[in-house]
Amino acid sequence: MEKVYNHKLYESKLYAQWEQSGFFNPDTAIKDATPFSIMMPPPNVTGVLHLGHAFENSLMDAEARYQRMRGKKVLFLPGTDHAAVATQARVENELIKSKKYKHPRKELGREGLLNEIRAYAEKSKSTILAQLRTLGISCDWSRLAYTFDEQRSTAVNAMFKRMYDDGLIYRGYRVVNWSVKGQSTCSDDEIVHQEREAILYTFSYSKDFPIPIASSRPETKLGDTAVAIHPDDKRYKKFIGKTFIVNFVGQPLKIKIIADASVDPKFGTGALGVTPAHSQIDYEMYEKNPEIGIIPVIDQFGRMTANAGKTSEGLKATDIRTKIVEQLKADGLLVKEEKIQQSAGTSDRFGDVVEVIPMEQWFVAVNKEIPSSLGSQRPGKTLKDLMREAVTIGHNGDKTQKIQIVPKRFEKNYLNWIDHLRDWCISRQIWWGHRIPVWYRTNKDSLVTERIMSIEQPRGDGWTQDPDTLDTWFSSGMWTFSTLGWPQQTADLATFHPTSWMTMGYEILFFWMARMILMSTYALDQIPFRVAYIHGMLRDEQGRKFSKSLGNGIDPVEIIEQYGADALRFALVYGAAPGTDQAWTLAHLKGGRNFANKLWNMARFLQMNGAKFDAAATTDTALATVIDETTANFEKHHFAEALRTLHNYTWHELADKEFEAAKTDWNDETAARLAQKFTTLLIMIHPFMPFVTEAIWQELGLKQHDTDFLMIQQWPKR
RNA sequence: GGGCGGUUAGCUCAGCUGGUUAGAGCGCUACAUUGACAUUGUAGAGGUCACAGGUUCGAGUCCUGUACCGCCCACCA
Repeated sequence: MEKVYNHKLYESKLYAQWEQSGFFNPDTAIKDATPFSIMMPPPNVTGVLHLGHAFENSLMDAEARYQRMRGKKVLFLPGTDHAAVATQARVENELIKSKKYKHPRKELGREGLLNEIRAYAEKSKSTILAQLRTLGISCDWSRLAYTFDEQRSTAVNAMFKRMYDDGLIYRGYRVVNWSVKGQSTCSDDEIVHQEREAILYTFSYSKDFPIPIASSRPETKLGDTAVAIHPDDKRYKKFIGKTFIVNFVGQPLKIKIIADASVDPKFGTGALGVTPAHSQIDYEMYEKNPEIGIIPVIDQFGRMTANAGKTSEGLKATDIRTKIVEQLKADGLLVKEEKIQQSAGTSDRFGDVVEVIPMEQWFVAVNKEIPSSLGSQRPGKTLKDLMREAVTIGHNGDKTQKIQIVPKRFEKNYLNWIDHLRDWCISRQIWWGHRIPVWYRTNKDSLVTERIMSIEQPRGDGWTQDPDTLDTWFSSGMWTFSTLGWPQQTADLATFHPTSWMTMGYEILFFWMARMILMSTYALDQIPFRVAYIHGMLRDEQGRKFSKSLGNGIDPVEIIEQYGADALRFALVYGAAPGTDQAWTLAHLKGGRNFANKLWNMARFLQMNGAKFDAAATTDTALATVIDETTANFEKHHFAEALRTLHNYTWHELADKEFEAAKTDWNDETAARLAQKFTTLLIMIHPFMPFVTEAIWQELGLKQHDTDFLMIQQWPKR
């Protein structure tokens, strides 16, 4: 053995051996072993793996390797995510930046742009997969999945059909979040609220209208159809139910006074100009008072529509604001203008301030009763109910079908989010994604449009497919079972679902976890996973997020090159408490590298002194305690604690005390005892630092035959 | 506005259901050795566990409040 452990000599070689051995594949395990499954959260094909991915995968791989050593039939299934809007936005940006195209969609057309995105995605995908191997991730490559491959597309279509047939997917005209820049809808959770300064104008529509209102967007007031006041507001109570015809900067409006408890009498003038077409809350008032009507005045390009009047039509909404304000001033109608801090919803992918616009889109109804197509398990329940039950009383009230969220505090976050959930807009106007399996045909004479849900093009002439694609979370919501062959009732599905353990960052709790629960409980009548382990985010040394714009990114592959995969994994796990952010620090990385080398040299010491490893030495109490603690910590998913225990004991007890003492009192008995202790620890450290431990195992000659890897040794019992 | 988290050694953080001298990594100081490992060893410095009350035989650990950081959600037009 070399004096110093050199990871470069072992890592790729060992990974190839493991992969070839077939032990990553659960089918190689003992037949009647208990199944244990982990679905890798599929990294987006928008780029390459960053430190956060390395972190998440280090945790999963520790769990997978631990369970494998405990004799389970472990499926750790790898995959990638096409990440619809994220990938398209990325590629479009790069195409524009490269100056090859100004408007990629226009210049390339649908197929042309898709080809560009596909090429980008494939390249990114292969990089990601190589990176996972470099990290030493013990996943089953034979079951590799991609959210946009053929099998997953089949599953998506099957799900769409099922929800469509159940009436849970519907086409509706409602207000949606619209990114003018991206020319697409986005769901409520794809909105990022940003604080910004705005001016709040207080004014009256006209001289003869009794109630002044306030708005930071006077141009939308051209679409007002009502004014809402609090039902108990004494100032305005007498007007409730009355309708006024007003002339607002030259545009006639019909305004009804309505009462709504959500209006805050203390804010502004205590009266809210209701714009059903361009505000979510106003739209809800319109739903309660449909007689007020809905008048869209802004179109999908952010320009004023004909409804806004001749003088405004075609102009940018933002441009006519100043005009309107000047007009109000001139007419003596402007009461006040004040600067306020306002949070504006922006598109998380395209970055522009989102417009609320009424449109025909596809939605998933979360508050609608699910027809009992699956039998009578859930009479009267809605998708929202299913999402809630899975973490409270268990799916269908079955305690064995209850998801355990670790740490528990995220339960509250999740439930709070569920309560506020509105119907989920699933159609997107971008091209990269699963196309909506619905076809339309318009009869030329009657102008009646037929619509059918079909995956294949229907027979007959004149059919065109819905141009929209599905929200990316529609397919990732199915990840725990689309990867197992659903809608086919495969053996894998029966064996590995519900999956045992899932990990994700808290930032996608709502995006992803909620959708997985929705899809799985609805379609399979099963929870998607038994445990959801929520990890924190990795931050830079100053506690900032890693981001492209800050340029503080760290390439895991470079770290591995220099320090080794084990050192990186050690560093990432060592500082990780469940659900808590951690700052990335070189200190832990050095600690990891040093520990790998320490293990190496402990082995070397034993080897040089001719220690024999076949003696059945007994486990002393100190080691037994370590085994107990480590096992308990694994069971509680306290990975950092387990690693710390192992590290401390190995270094500061076994090496510093027992190895040192043995130097002056070396005999066969001592040698056997130390050897036995060391190999026991080697097994337990393996899930965290797979390469160096496996390398030592082999260097010590403990690999007795071709397939006798450390990775499949039995977890120690006391 | 609602909710959640953090405040422990110079830095990054552990400390799970309250129990003897509060821990780790890295850093620091002194010394040592090249006989497993300088990616080392030995010894050591360094903490009134944010603050104020309370519960308890006993609190970093539980309760109440305060301050300061941070995060998430939300329809203050």
